[in-house]
Amino acid sequence: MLEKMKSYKTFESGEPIIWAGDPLQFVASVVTGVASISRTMEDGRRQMVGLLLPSDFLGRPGRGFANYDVTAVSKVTLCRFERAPFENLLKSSPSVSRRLLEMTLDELDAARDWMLLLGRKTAREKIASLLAILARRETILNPKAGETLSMRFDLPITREAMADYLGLTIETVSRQITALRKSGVISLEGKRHVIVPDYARLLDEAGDDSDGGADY
Amino acid sequence: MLEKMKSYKTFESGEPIIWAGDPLQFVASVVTGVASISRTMEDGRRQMVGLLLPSDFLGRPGRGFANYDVTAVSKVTLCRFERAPFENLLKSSPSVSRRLLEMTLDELDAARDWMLLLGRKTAREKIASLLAILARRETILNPKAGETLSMRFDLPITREAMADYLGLTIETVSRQITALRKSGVISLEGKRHVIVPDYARLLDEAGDDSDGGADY
DNA sequence: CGGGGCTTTGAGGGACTTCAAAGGCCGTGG
DNA sequence: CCACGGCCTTTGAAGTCCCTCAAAGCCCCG
Repeated sequence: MLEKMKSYKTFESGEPIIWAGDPLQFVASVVTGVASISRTMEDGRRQMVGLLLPSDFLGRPGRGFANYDVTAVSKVTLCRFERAPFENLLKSSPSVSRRLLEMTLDELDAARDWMLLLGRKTAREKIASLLAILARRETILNPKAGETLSMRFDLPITREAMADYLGLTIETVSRQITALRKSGVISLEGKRHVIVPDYARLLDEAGDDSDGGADY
Repeated sequence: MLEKMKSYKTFESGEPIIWAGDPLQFVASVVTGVASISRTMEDGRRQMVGLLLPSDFLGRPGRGFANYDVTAVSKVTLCRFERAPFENLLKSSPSVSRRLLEMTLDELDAARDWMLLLGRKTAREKIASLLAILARRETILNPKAGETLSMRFDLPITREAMADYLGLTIETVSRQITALRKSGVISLEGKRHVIVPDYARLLDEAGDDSDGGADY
Protein backbone atom coordinates (compact mmCIF):
# COMPACT_ATOMS: atom_id res chain seq x y z
CA MET A 1 0.00 0.00 0.00
CA LEU A 2 0.80 3.65 -0.21
CA GLU A 3 1.15 3.93 3.52
CA LYS A 4 4.70 2.64 3.39
CA MET A 5 6.04 5.40 1.20
CA LYS A 6 4.45 8.47 2.71
CA SER A 7 6.48 11.28 4.15
CA TYR A 8 5.33 14.61 5.53
CA LYS A 9 6.96 17.96 5.08
CA THR A 10 5.92 21.43 6.14
CA PHE A 11 6.73 24.80 4.60
CA GLU A 12 6.52 28.21 6.20
CA SER A 13 4.35 30.94 4.73
CA GLY A 14 6.11 32.48 1.74
CA GLU A 15 8.54 29.61 1.38
CA PRO A 16 9.06 28.17 -2.11
CA ILE A 17 7.98 24.54 -2.43
CA ILE A 18 9.03 23.94 -6.02
CA TRP A 19 10.63 26.02 -8.76
CA ALA A 20 9.61 25.64 -12.38
CA GLY A 21 12.15 23.43 -14.14
CA ASP A 22 13.22 21.59 -11.00
CA PRO A 23 13.39 17.83 -11.16
CA LEU A 24 10.51 16.41 -9.22
CA GLN A 25 10.98 13.18 -7.29
CA PHE A 26 7.68 13.36 -5.49
CA VAL A 27 4.01 13.78 -5.96
CA ALA A 28 2.12 15.11 -2.98
CA SER A 29 -1.19 16.13 -1.58
CA VAL A 30 -1.89 19.15 0.56
CA VAL A 31 -2.78 18.25 4.14
CA THR A 32 -3.15 21.72 5.61
CA GLY A 33 -2.59 25.26 4.41
CA VAL A 34 -2.72 27.05 1.08
CA ALA A 35 -0.16 27.03 -1.73
CA SER A 36 -0.09 28.90 -5.03
CA ILE A 37 0.86 27.63 -8.47
CA SER A 38 2.37 30.39 -10.57
CA ARG A 39 4.47 31.16 -13.58
CA THR A 40 7.00 33.97 -13.82
CA MET A 41 8.36 35.77 -16.87
CA GLU A 42 12.02 36.67 -17.21
CA ASP A 43 11.39 40.29 -16.30
CA GLY A 44 9.49 39.34 -13.15
CA ARG A 45 5.88 39.56 -14.26
CA ARG A 46 4.04 36.82 -12.46
CA GLN A 47 0.69 35.13 -12.91
CA MET A 48 -0.89 32.76 -10.45
CA VAL A 49 -2.52 29.89 -12.33
CA GLY A 50 -3.91 27.82 -9.50
CA LEU A 51 -4.48 27.63 -5.80
CA LEU A 52 -3.82 24.43 -3.85
CA LEU A 53 -6.10 23.81 -0.89
CA PRO A 54 -6.19 20.88 1.52
CA SER A 55 -6.80 17.58 -0.32
CA ASP A 56 -5.55 19.00 -3.63
CA PHE A 57 -3.00 17.03 -5.57
CA LEU A 58 0.43 18.30 -6.58
CA GLY A 59 2.64 16.90 -9.30
CA ARG A 60 2.10 15.45 -12.71
CA PRO A 61 2.24 11.73 -13.24
CA GLY A 62 4.49 10.89 -16.16
CA ARG A 63 6.65 13.96 -15.89
CA GLY A 64 9.83 14.21 -13.86
CA PHE A 65 10.14 17.97 -13.61
CA ALA A 66 7.99 20.88 -12.49
CA ASN A 67 6.29 23.19 -14.95
CA TYR A 68 5.34 25.89 -12.47
CA ASP A 69 6.49 27.54 -9.30
CA VAL A 70 4.68 26.37 -6.20
CA THR A 71 4.83 28.61 -3.13
CA ALA A 72 3.39 28.31 0.36
CA VAL A 73 0.84 31.09 0.87
CA SER A 74 0.26 30.08 4.47
CA LYS A 75 2.03 27.44 6.52
CA VAL A 76 1.63 24.29 4.46
CA THR A 77 1.92 20.61 5.24
CA LEU A 78 2.36 18.19 2.35
CA CYS A 79 2.02 14.45 2.34
CA ARG A 80 4.53 13.21 -0.21
CA PHE A 81 4.92 9.97 -2.14
CA GLU A 82 7.83 8.88 -4.25
CA ARG A 83 7.11 9.10 -7.95
CA ALA A 84 7.89 5.57 -9.08
CA PRO A 85 5.73 3.63 -6.64
CA PHE A 86 2.95 6.14 -7.09
CA GLU A 87 2.98 5.65 -10.83
CA ASN A 88 2.91 1.89 -10.39
CA LEU A 89 -0.09 2.33 -8.15
CA LEU A 90 -1.69 4.42 -10.86
CA LYS A 91 -1.20 1.63 -13.36
CA SER A 92 -2.51 -1.07 -11.08
CA SER A 93 -5.41 0.76 -9.51
CA PRO A 94 -8.08 2.08 -11.87
CA SER A 95 -9.96 3.76 -9.06
CA VAL A 96 -6.98 5.97 -8.22
CA SER A 97 -6.52 7.02 -11.79
CA ARG A 98 -10.24 7.71 -12.21
CA ARG A 99 -10.19 9.83 -9.10
CA LEU A 100 -7.21 11.74 -10.42
CA LEU A 101 -9.01 12.25 -13.70
CA GLU A 102 -11.98 13.74 -11.87
CA MET A 103 -9.76 16.14 -9.99
CA THR A 104 -7.90 17.16 -13.13
CA LEU A 105 -11.14 17.83 -14.99
CA ASP A 106 -12.29 20.05 -12.13
CA GLU A 107 -9.03 21.96 -12.26
CA LEU A 108 -9.34 22.38 -15.99
CA ASP A 109 -12.82 23.85 -15.63
CA ALA A 110 -11.59 26.20 -12.95
CA ALA A 111 -8.67 27.26 -15.14
CA ARG A 112 -10.99 27.99 -18.04
CA ASP A 113 -13.35 30.05 -15.94
CA TRP A 114 -10.32 31.95 -14.76
CA MET A 115 -9.30 32.60 -18.36
CA LEU A 116 -12.57 34.46 -18.92
CA LEU A 117 -11.82 36.58 -15.88
CA LEU A 118 -8.25 37.34 -16.97
CA GLY A 119 -9.10 38.07 -20.58
CA ARG A 120 -12.34 39.96 -20.38
CA LYS A 121 -13.29 41.23 -16.95
CA THR A 122 -12.66 44.75 -15.62
CA ALA A 123 -10.59 45.26 -12.48
CA ARG A 124 -13.74 45.82 -10.45
CA GLU A 125 -15.32 42.64 -11.77
CA LYS A 126 -12.13 40.72 -11.09
CA ILE A 127 -12.08 41.76 -7.44
CA ALA A 128 -15.79 41.05 -7.05
CA SER A 129 -15.30 37.62 -8.64
CA LEU A 130 -12.52 36.71 -6.26
CA LEU A 131 -14.47 37.91 -3.23
CA ALA A 132 -17.51 35.95 -4.42
CA ILE A 133 -15.47 32.78 -4.75
CA LEU A 134 -13.93 33.22 -1.32
CA ALA A 135 -17.27 34.04 0.25
CA ARG A 136 -18.90 31.04 -1.32
CA ARG A 137 -16.13 28.71 -0.29
CA GLU A 138 -16.35 29.97 3.26
CA THR A 139 -20.09 29.45 3.34
CA ILE A 140 -19.84 25.93 1.99
CA LEU A 141 -17.15 24.96 4.46
CA ASN A 142 -18.90 26.68 7.30
CA PRO A 143 -22.63 26.82 6.65
CA LYS A 144 -24.68 28.72 9.15
CA ALA A 145 -28.41 29.19 8.99
CA GLY A 146 -29.59 32.66 8.14
CA GLU A 147 -26.35 33.72 6.53
CA THR A 148 -27.38 33.33 2.94
CA LEU A 149 -27.73 37.07 2.66
CA SER A 150 -24.93 38.32 4.86
CA MET A 151 -21.57 36.60 4.70
CA ARG A 152 -18.25 37.36 6.34
CA PHE A 153 -14.80 35.89 5.98
CA ASP A 154 -11.08 36.61 6.24
CA LEU A 155 -9.02 37.17 3.14
CA PRO A 156 -6.59 34.24 3.19
CA ILE A 157 -4.08 35.98 0.94
CA THR A 158 -2.20 39.28 0.73
CA ARG A 159 -2.97 42.05 -1.73
CA GLU A 160 0.05 40.95 -3.69
CA ALA A 161 -1.25 37.40 -4.05
CA MET A 162 -4.63 38.81 -5.08
CA ALA A 163 -2.92 40.92 -7.73
CA ASP A 164 -0.96 37.93 -9.03
CA TYR A 165 -4.11 35.91 -9.16
CA LEU A 166 -6.18 38.54 -10.94
CA GLY A 167 -3.61 39.86 -13.38
CA LEU A 168 -3.59 43.31 -11.74
CA THR A 169 -1.20 45.47 -9.73
CA ILE A 170 -1.49 45.73 -5.97
CA GLU A 171 -2.44 49.38 -6.30
CA THR A 172 -5.38 48.56 -8.52
CA VAL A 173 -6.46 45.80 -6.14
CA SER A 174 -6.37 48.23 -3.27
CA ARG A 175 -8.27 50.92 -5.15
CA GLN A 176 -10.99 48.57 -6.33
CA ILE A 177 -11.51 47.14 -2.87
CA THR A 178 -11.90 50.70 -1.62
CA ALA A 179 -14.33 51.40 -4.45
CA LEU A 180 -16.46 48.36 -3.65
CA ARG A 181 -16.50 49.42 -0.03
CA LYS A 182 -17.58 52.95 -0.90
CA SER A 183 -20.34 51.53 -3.10
CA GLY A 184 -21.60 49.47 -0.18
CA VAL A 185 -21.02 46.14 -1.93
CA ILE A 186 -18.73 45.04 0.88
CA SER A 187 -17.50 46.42 4.16
CA LEU A 188 -14.27 45.78 5.98
CA GLU A 189 -13.17 45.17 9.54
CA GLY A 190 -9.46 45.80 9.53
CA LYS A 191 -7.61 45.07 6.30
CA ARG A 192 -8.42 41.42 6.03
CA HIS A 193 -11.94 40.75 7.28
CA VAL A 194 -14.66 41.18 4.67
CA ILE A 195 -18.40 41.48 5.21
CA VAL A 196 -20.71 40.87 2.28
CA PRO A 197 -24.14 42.27 3.11
CA ASP A 198 -25.74 41.09 -0.13
CA TYR A 199 -24.20 38.16 -1.95
CA ALA A 200 -26.43 38.57 -5.01
CA ARG A 201 -25.22 42.13 -5.36
CA LEU A 202 -21.63 40.94 -5.22
CA LEU A 203 -22.30 38.33 -7.91
CA ASP A 204 -23.85 41.02 -10.02
CA GLU A 205 -20.72 43.15 -9.68
CA ALA A 206 -18.68 40.10 -10.70
CA GLY A 207 -20.45 39.98 -14.05
CA ASP A 208 -21.23 36.28 -13.61
CA ASP A 209 -24.45 34.62 -14.55
CA SER A 210 -26.61 34.11 -11.49
CA ASP A 211 -25.50 30.49 -11.05
CA GLY A 212 -22.43 31.48 -9.13
CA GLY A 213 -19.67 30.91 -11.59
CA ALA A 214 -16.36 29.18 -11.02
CA ASP A 215 -15.75 25.94 -9.20
CA TYR A 216 -13.69 27.22 -6.33
CA MET B 1 -16.44 -2.48 -28.33
CA LEU B 2 -16.85 1.16 -29.05
CA GLU B 3 -17.21 0.54 -32.75
CA LYS B 4 -20.87 -0.27 -32.36
CA MET B 5 -21.89 3.04 -30.92
CA LYS B 6 -20.00 5.47 -33.09
CA SER B 7 -21.73 8.06 -35.21
CA TYR B 8 -20.27 10.83 -37.32
CA LYS B 9 -21.53 14.35 -37.72
CA THR B 10 -20.13 17.34 -39.58
CA PHE B 11 -20.57 21.05 -38.91
CA GLU B 12 -20.02 23.94 -41.28
CA SER B 13 -17.55 26.70 -40.48
CA GLY B 14 -19.09 29.09 -37.96
CA GLU B 15 -21.82 26.67 -36.96
CA PRO B 16 -22.43 26.17 -33.24
CA ILE B 17 -21.74 22.63 -32.04
CA ILE B 18 -22.80 22.99 -28.43
CA TRP B 19 -24.15 25.83 -26.29
CA ALA B 20 -23.12 26.20 -22.66
CA GLY B 21 -25.86 24.75 -20.48
CA ASP B 22 -27.16 22.35 -23.09
CA PRO B 23 -27.72 18.78 -22.04
CA LEU B 24 -25.03 16.62 -23.53
CA GLN B 25 -25.86 13.09 -24.61
CA PHE B 26 -22.59 12.48 -26.37
CA VAL B 27 -18.90 12.63 -25.98
CA ALA B 28 -16.93 13.00 -29.15
CA SER B 29 -13.54 13.31 -30.71
CA VAL B 30 -12.55 15.65 -33.50
CA VAL B 31 -11.81 13.84 -36.76
CA THR B 32 -11.09 16.80 -39.01
CA GLY B 33 -11.26 20.56 -38.71
CA VAL B 34 -10.88 23.08 -35.89
CA ALA B 35 -13.40 24.03 -33.20
CA SER B 36 -13.23 26.61 -30.45
CA ILE B 37 -14.26 26.30 -26.82
CA SER B 38 -15.44 29.62 -25.45
CA ARG B 39 -17.41 31.30 -22.73
CA THR B 40 -19.61 34.34 -23.18
CA MET B 41 -20.75 36.92 -20.64
CA GLU B 42 -24.28 38.28 -20.56
CA ASP B 43 -23.26 41.50 -22.26
CA GLY B 44 -21.54 39.66 -25.10
CA ARG B 45 -17.89 39.74 -24.03
CA ARG B 46 -16.39 36.46 -25.13
CA GLN B 47 -13.23 34.57 -24.26
CA MET B 48 -11.95 31.55 -26.08
CA VAL B 49 -10.62 29.03 -23.57
CA GLY B 50 -9.49 26.21 -25.80
CA LEU B 51 -8.98 25.10 -29.35
CA LEU B 52 -10.00 21.61 -30.47
CA LEU B 53 -7.83 20.07 -33.17
CA PRO B 54 -8.07 16.65 -34.83
CA SER B 55 -7.81 13.83 -32.25
CA ASP B 56 -8.88 16.12 -29.38
CA PHE B 57 -11.59 14.95 -27.04
CA LEU B 58 -14.85 16.78 -26.42
CA GLY B 59 -17.17 16.30 -23.47
CA ARG B 60 -16.73 15.62 -19.81
CA PRO B 61 -17.27 12.17 -18.40
CA GLY B 62 -19.57 12.31 -15.40
CA ARG B 63 -21.39 15.44 -16.43
CA GLY B 64 -24.54 15.55 -18.50
CA PHE B 65 -24.45 19.16 -19.63
CA ALA B 66 -22.03 21.47 -21.39
CA ASN B 67 -20.05 24.11 -19.54
CA TYR B 68 -18.84 26.02 -22.58
CA ASP B 69 -19.87 27.00 -26.07
CA VAL B 70 -18.23 24.95 -28.77
CA THR B 71 -18.18 26.39 -32.29
CA ALA B 72 -16.82 25.12 -35.58
CA VAL B 73 -13.99 27.40 -36.72
CA SER B 74 -13.57 25.51 -39.96
CA LYS B 75 -15.64 22.65 -41.34
CA VAL B 76 -15.55 20.06 -38.57
CA THR B 77 -16.25 16.34 -38.46
CA LEU B 78 -16.89 14.75 -35.09
CA CYS B 79 -16.95 11.10 -34.15
CA ARG B 80 -19.55 10.79 -31.42
CA PHE B 81 -20.24 8.16 -28.77
CA GLU B 82 -23.23 7.90 -26.50
CA ARG B 83 -22.45 8.92 -22.96
CA ALA B 84 -23.60 5.87 -21.02
CA PRO B 85 -21.69 3.19 -22.91
CA PHE B 86 -18.64 5.42 -23.03
CA GLU B 87 -18.68 5.83 -19.27
CA ASN B 88 -19.02 2.12 -18.83
CA LEU B 89 -16.02 1.66 -21.04
CA LEU B 90 -14.16 4.15 -18.90
CA LYS B 91 -14.93 2.10 -15.81
CA SER B 92 -13.95 -1.19 -17.35
CA SER B 93 -10.90 -0.12 -19.29
CA PRO B 94 -8.06 1.43 -17.29
CA SER B 95 -6.05 2.18 -20.38
CA VAL B 96 -8.77 4.43 -21.76
CA SER B 97 -9.08 6.34 -18.56
CA ARG B 98 -5.31 6.72 -18.27
CA ARG B 99 -5.18 8.02 -21.82
CA LEU B 100 -7.93 10.49 -21.03
CA LEU B 101 -6.02 11.57 -17.93
CA GLU B 102 -2.94 12.25 -20.03
CA MET B 103 -4.91 14.38 -22.46
CA THR B 104 -6.61 16.29 -19.68
CA LEU B 105 -3.30 17.04 -18.01
CA ASP B 106 -1.96 18.39 -21.29
CA GLU B 107 -5.00 20.60 -21.67
CA LEU B 108 -4.59 21.86 -18.13
CA ASP B 109 -0.97 22.83 -18.79
CA ALA B 110 -1.98 24.59 -21.98
CA ALA B 111 -4.75 26.45 -20.14
CA ARG B 112 -2.31 27.57 -17.46
CA ASP B 113 0.22 28.83 -19.96
CA TRP B 114 -2.61 30.73 -21.58
CA MET B 115 -3.51 32.29 -18.24
CA LEU B 116 -0.06 33.87 -18.09
CA LEU B 117 -0.61 35.30 -21.54
CA LEU B 118 -4.06 36.68 -20.69
CA GLY B 119 -3.09 38.10 -17.34
CA ARG B 120 0.34 39.53 -17.93
CA LYS B 121 1.38 39.88 -21.53
CA THR B 122 1.12 43.04 -23.63
CA ALA B 123 -0.91 43.06 -26.85
CA ARG B 124 2.26 42.80 -28.91
CA GLU B 125 3.49 39.84 -26.88
CA LYS B 126 0.10 38.17 -27.14
CA ILE B 127 0.12 38.36 -30.93
CA ALA B 128 3.70 37.18 -31.11
CA SER B 129 2.87 34.28 -28.78
CA LEU B 130 -0.03 33.17 -30.92
CA LEU B 131 2.00 33.42 -34.11
CA ALA B 132 4.82 31.46 -32.49
CA ILE B 133 2.45 28.70 -31.47
CA LEU B 134 0.91 28.50 -34.91
CA ALA B 135 4.32 28.56 -36.58
CA ARG B 136 5.63 25.85 -34.34
CA ARG B 137 2.60 23.67 -34.87
CA GLU B 138 2.92 24.06 -38.60
CA THR B 139 6.56 23.11 -38.51
CA ILE B 140 5.93 20.05 -36.39
CA LEU B 141 3.13 18.85 -38.63
CA ASN B 142 5.06 19.67 -41.73
CA PRO B 143 8.78 19.55 -41.04
CA LYS B 144 11.03 20.59 -43.86
CA ALA B 145 14.77 20.67 -43.73
CA GLY B 146 16.34 24.10 -43.66
CA GLU B 147 13.26 25.86 -42.44
CA THR B 148 14.27 26.23 -38.86
CA LEU B 149 15.02 29.87 -39.50
CA SER B 150 12.33 30.85 -41.95
CA MET B 151 8.81 29.57 -41.46
CA ARG B 152 5.58 30.31 -43.25
CA PHE B 153 1.96 29.34 -42.62
CA ASP B 154 -1.64 30.41 -43.10
CA LEU B 155 -3.59 31.87 -40.22
CA PRO B 156 -6.32 29.29 -39.65
CA ILE B 157 -8.60 31.76 -37.87
CA THR B 158 -10.08 35.22 -38.46
CA ARG B 159 -8.98 38.36 -36.67
CA GLU B 160 -12.08 38.08 -34.55
CA ALA B 161 -11.18 34.57 -33.38
CA MET B 162 -7.66 35.79 -32.66
CA ALA B 163 -9.09 38.61 -30.57
CA ASP B 164 -11.35 36.24 -28.66
CA TYR B 165 -8.42 33.96 -28.04
CA LEU B 166 -6.07 36.69 -26.87
CA GLY B 167 -8.46 38.81 -24.83
CA LEU B 168 -8.13 41.78 -27.19
CA THR B 169 -10.28 43.70 -29.67
CA ILE B 170 -9.99 43.05 -33.38
CA GLU B 171 -8.65 46.56 -33.90
CA THR B 172 -5.80 45.94 -31.49
CA VAL B 173 -5.06 42.61 -33.17
CA SER B 174 -4.90 44.33 -36.52
CA ARG B 175 -2.70 47.16 -35.27
CA GLN B 176 -0.24 44.84 -33.56
CA ILE B 177 0.07 42.62 -36.61
CA THR B 178 0.84 45.73 -38.61
CA ALA B 179 3.38 46.79 -36.00
CA LEU B 180 5.14 43.41 -36.05
CA ARG B 181 5.25 43.62 -39.82
CA LYS B 182 6.73 47.11 -39.76
CA SER B 183 9.34 45.92 -37.27
CA GLY B 184 10.31 43.14 -39.65
CA VAL B 185 9.40 40.38 -37.20
CA ILE B 186 6.96 38.93 -39.71
CA SER B 187 5.86 39.67 -43.23
CA LEU B 188 2.53 39.00 -44.89
CA GLU B 189 1.33 37.71 -48.24
CA GLY B 190 -2.29 38.73 -48.42
CA LYS B 191 -4.13 38.98 -45.12
CA ARG B 192 -3.74 35.41 -44.01
CA HIS B 193 -0.34 34.09 -45.04
CA VAL B 194 2.43 34.79 -42.57
CA ILE B 195 6.18 34.54 -43.11
CA VAL B 196 8.46 34.35 -40.10
CA PRO B 197 12.01 35.14 -41.18
CA ASP B 198 13.51 34.56 -37.74
CA TYR B 199 11.68 32.31 -35.32
CA ALA B 200 13.99 33.13 -32.41
CA ARG B 201 13.18 36.82 -32.88
CA LEU B 202 9.49 36.02 -32.79
CA LEU B 203 9.89 34.04 -29.58
CA ASP B 204 11.76 36.94 -28.11
CA GLU B 205 8.88 39.26 -28.96
CA ALA B 206 6.51 36.78 -27.30
CA GLY B 207 8.32 37.22 -24.00
CA ASP B 208 8.67 33.46 -23.56
CA ASP B 209 11.71 31.73 -22.22
CA SER B 210 13.74 30.30 -25.05
CA ASP B 211 12.22 26.83 -24.69
CA GLY B 212 9.25 27.71 -26.79
CA GLY B 213 6.45 28.00 -24.30
CA ALA B 214 2.97 26.55 -24.53
CA ASP B 215 2.03 23.06 -25.56
CA TYR B 216 0.11 23.83 -28.71
C1' DC C 1 10.37 54.81 19.66
C1' DG C 2 11.86 53.01 15.33
C1' DG C 3 11.99 49.86 11.50
C1' DG C 4 9.96 46.82 8.19
C1' DG C 5 6.15 44.88 5.78
C1' DC C 6 1.74 45.55 3.96
C1' DT C 7 -1.66 48.78 2.35
C1' DT C 8 -3.61 53.05 0.81
C1' DT C 9 -3.67 57.28 -1.77
C1' DG C 10 -2.24 60.61 -5.32
C1' DA C 11 -0.63 62.33 -9.84
C1' DG C 12 0.56 61.44 -14.34
C1' DG C 13 1.17 58.68 -18.39
C1' DG C 14 0.52 54.94 -21.54
C1' DA C 15 -1.79 50.95 -23.53
C1' DC C 16 -5.75 49.38 -25.09
C1' DT C 17 -10.63 50.22 -26.17
C1' DT C 18 -14.33 52.56 -28.35
C1' DC C 19 -16.44 54.76 -32.00
C1' DA C 20 -16.22 55.91 -36.74
C1' DA C 21 -15.03 55.49 -41.43
C1' DA C 22 -12.53 53.91 -45.22
C1' DG C 23 -10.06 50.18 -47.74
C1' DG C 24 -9.61 45.48 -49.90
C1' DC C 25 -11.59 41.12 -51.46
C1' DC C 26 -14.97 38.33 -53.58
C1' DG C 27 -19.24 36.50 -55.20
C1' DT C 28 -23.56 37.81 -57.36
C1' DG C 29 -26.17 39.80 -60.82
C1' DG C 30 -27.00 43.18 -64.25
C1' DC D 1 -17.16 42.82 -67.98
C1' DC D 2 -17.93 45.66 -64.37
C1' DA D 3 -20.86 47.48 -60.71
C1' DC D 4 -22.71 46.46 -56.33
C1' DG D 5 -23.07 44.76 -51.72
C1' DG D 6 -21.35 42.21 -47.84
C1' DC D 7 -17.72 40.75 -45.02
C1' DC D 8 -13.35 41.13 -43.12
C1' DT D 9 -9.65 44.14 -42.21
C1' DT D 10 -7.19 48.40 -41.61
C1' DT D 11 -6.66 53.09 -40.07
C1' DG D 12 -7.72 57.25 -37.41
C1' DA D 13 -9.08 60.08 -33.35
C1' DA D 14 -10.55 60.38 -28.83
C1' DG D 15 -11.31 58.53 -24.39
C1' DT D 16 -10.78 55.42 -20.42
C1' DC D 17 -8.98 52.15 -17.62
C1' DC D 18 -5.19 50.54 -15.52
C1' DC D 19 -0.28 50.95 -14.68
C1' DT D 20 3.86 53.37 -13.00
C1' DC D 21 6.14 56.05 -9.88
C1' DA D 22 6.09 58.24 -5.52
C1' DA D 23 4.96 59.03 -0.86
C1' DA D 24 2.45 58.52 3.19
C1' DG D 25 -0.35 55.62 6.53
C1' DC D 26 -1.06 51.64 9.35
C1' DC D 27 0.23 47.82 12.21
C1' DC D 28 3.03 44.68 14.51
C1' DC D 29 7.07 43.51 16.86
C1' DG D 30 11.32 44.24 18.71
